[in-house]
Amino acid sequence: MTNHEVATLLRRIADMLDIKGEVIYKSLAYRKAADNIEALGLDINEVRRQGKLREIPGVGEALQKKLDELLGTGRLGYYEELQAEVPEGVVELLTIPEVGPRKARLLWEKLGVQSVADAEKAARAGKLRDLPGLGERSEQRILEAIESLQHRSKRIPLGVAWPVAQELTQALREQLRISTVEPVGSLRRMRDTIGDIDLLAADSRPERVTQAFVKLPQVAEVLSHGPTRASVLLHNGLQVDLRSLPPERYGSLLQYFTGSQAHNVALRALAQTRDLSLSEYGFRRGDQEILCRTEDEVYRTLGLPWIPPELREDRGELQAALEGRLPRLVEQADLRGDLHVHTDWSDGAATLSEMAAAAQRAGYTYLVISDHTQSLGVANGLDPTRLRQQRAEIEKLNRGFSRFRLLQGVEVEIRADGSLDFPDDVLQEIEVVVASVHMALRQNEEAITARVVRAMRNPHVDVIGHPSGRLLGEREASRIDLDRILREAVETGTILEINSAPNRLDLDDVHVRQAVQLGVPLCINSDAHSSDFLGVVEYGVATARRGWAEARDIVNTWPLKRLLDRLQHKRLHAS
DNA sequence: GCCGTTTTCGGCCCGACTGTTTTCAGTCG
Repeated sequence: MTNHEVATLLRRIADMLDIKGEVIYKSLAYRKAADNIEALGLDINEVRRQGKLREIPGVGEALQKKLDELLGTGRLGYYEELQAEVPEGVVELLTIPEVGPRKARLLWEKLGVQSVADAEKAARAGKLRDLPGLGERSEQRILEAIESLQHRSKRIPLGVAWPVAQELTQALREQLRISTVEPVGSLRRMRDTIGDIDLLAADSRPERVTQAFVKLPQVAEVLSHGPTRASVLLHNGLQVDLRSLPPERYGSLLQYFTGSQAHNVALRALAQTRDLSLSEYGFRRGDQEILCRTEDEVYRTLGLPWIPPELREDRGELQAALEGRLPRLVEQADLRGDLHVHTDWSDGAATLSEMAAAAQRAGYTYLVISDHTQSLGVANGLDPTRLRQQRAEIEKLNRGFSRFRLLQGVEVEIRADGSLDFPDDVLQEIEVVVASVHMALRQNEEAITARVVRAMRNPHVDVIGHPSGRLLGEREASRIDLDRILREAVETGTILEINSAPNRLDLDDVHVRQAVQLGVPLCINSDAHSSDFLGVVEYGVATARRGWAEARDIVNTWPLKRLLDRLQHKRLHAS
């Protein structure tokens, strides 16, 4: 079982315990363990083999035993007992907004509801309004929630949510002439996917902002609207929540609503050890209130340096802050070049010189052109003859540049049998070789991992492009064993890519963190197919930052000479 | 069920909003 599968099962147990009405701290413990297992960055099976399950935060004696049974036999007696008590369909009711464990249990016990479909039927028949604690309005809201469930997409890619949030905050800023309105939540933490868009505003008259917000032209439906909170559905189907409050507490609010929840819980626990109570409104010590206008003040009050939002996942950032060893995270301005872009020589839209111009506008000192190779027919991949023609063209352009250089690279296909699309004698003529998998992505774990490992062992292969092959919201990652790929990267000195394309973000943050810890060299590339996207690396930079990467971990922040020396080293060392 | 520079037992984050209540329970984040 994968970490994700184990985490999903633990969360399901937590749901069942909630429905049964167990003390909530029990389910809280299961969820916490699930979060930590998912964010572990290590294969849980491997952790078990080493007898280190107890070292996972949130795993105590009881959970260790259960994990042992689950991973050893593939089954868990405790879970099966729960299943006999709480029908699967009742757990499914929790996916309906408005329905939590109490209502799920009520519907099940009083009306025999055992699925979302049952719930919908009961609501339509007007049977919900007579239940204790419910009325006509609740019945209507539950019905609407079920309907919205049916056409609401799950999580939105960061690259979709970010521009929408920018557009809304910009509109409010202009309309109300206020400066403090900004995205918070997972969006500010730059997670690769976002649940809902959360915005926060500061104004001496908070209701002014919520009123303007619900009247924005992008709003299709107002879900709730109070003086300090409002929630809407946009025409494009996205849900946006806004909170507006007076400026004197903005720092506490910003900190609170940025989350993550796990980070905030840990922060509150820390506050308690300092005799302080922390809420979104500020600190309290007895009757005394301490207000924070800025986020910096919040952290300072606890004796901590300001922690970048990307790190706030309760993955050790508080400990690091306490010990003064927070990383100096990489920034977009650190990048000196891009190792992976396409031109009209394969499936890109722009010419070589247009891409070179865009790179100079982005402030880069070099650009590696890495077009597709011949096997990728749909992308008009290069054969050795056209590759050499392109090289002549690049050399010609380079004679016109003074403080900028184009390099010839290639994105060579790793074929289904694990061989590369060009023989070694062709590859050795190329300055930067990126090797990627685009075909036969459904192979089993062993096959697809072996393919990439074989590529990495080729001395001419410098970079592995988008290692997992995932497309956010469209396609799951391939079954590739990334733990093995990371180890192999250390062995062979191969660079792994953080692909910044908004629908990829591949490697993801968890594996970036692991790579950084292992000392695997990384690069942040746009994979741009047109000049407009060449400078769009903010999501890739964010992913690197979420993985605790510093500039030194990212090879395209290095001077070009140092980078080329490094590539040369692998080629000589291996041969 | 976890965890410990206040504890191996007794805590475990806190408040807005909504609806059905006339003081609160449930959900959500």
